[in-house]
Amino acid sequence: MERPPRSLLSSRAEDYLEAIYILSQKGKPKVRELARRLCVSPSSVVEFLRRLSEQGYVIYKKGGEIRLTEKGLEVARKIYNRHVVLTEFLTYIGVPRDIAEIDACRIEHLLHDETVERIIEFMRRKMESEP
Amino acid sequence: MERPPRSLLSSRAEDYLEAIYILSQKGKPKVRELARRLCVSPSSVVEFLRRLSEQGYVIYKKGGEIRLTEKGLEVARKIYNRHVVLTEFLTYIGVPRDIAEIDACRIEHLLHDETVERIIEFMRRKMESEP
DNA sequence: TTATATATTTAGGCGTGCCTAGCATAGGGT
DNA sequence: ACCCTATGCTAGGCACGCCTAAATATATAA
Repeated sequence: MERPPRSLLSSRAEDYLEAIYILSQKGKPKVRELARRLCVSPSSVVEFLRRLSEQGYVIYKKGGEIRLTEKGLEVARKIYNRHVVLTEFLTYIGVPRDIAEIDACRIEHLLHDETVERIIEFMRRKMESEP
Repeated sequence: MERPPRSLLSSRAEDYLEAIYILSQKGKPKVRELARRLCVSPSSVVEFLRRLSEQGYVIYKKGGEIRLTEKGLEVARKIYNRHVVLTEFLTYIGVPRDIAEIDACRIEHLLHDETVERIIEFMRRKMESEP
């Protein structure tokens, strides 16, 4: 029974960073939007943002702009890429898109880098053999 | 951002049930063995067992035998089967066995039934085309 | 400008899982 | 019987993530 190290970023923290990343593509992320997207109350978002900013993953002063630091951006991009890859993969093997999205969200934080690599390679082989 | 329903069995509860199930194959599960397997202290196991027994998943009286109820057995078997399937699948696509085991453990609780079905089907097709 | 609506923040609290420290109980060995 | 060790249990406490209710800030309308 291996368990993820407690000291690093939690799955939930990665969710928050990813959500900020995605919302940043389309404008300035708001507390309210983050709350909706993450299915939590706005107050939970504020609290989480405070912690993430203490740890240097986001820039956030109350009332101010919400923005990822370089460190936060790195994590967010990694998770987001995993999300995309996993969703593609699951739909490829026949999982309906909506379910694939949900499951990708859930496991994107947990897989070993090695595993994600193998999945990427698997998809690459498929793309080559099926034009 | 879909999240698992809070009212049902947590991932961790499923881990406990699965561990009890596996240890039951080889004898009577002990608190100590469960603790080792789940990487927690014995006191955490005792506490968890109390809750699981209140909820009708295990039979457990302090000092007594630890045993799954029918209800607990059903969950444990389902999770264990998922574990096996996912491990097979991951090794098939090239993930080293030890990593496959770990990742299977982590995601076995989270995937939609539909997704697991698709993975099983995928493996079945492979087995047919590659004797 | 004042009133109202919306967005954000603070305060206080809760459930889950985990821990350590200390107590209890059971078995062996001498 | 006694001591010693292993095992199990109880008590108390902690971190994480979440919530509601109430306070404050900001934007919009009258």
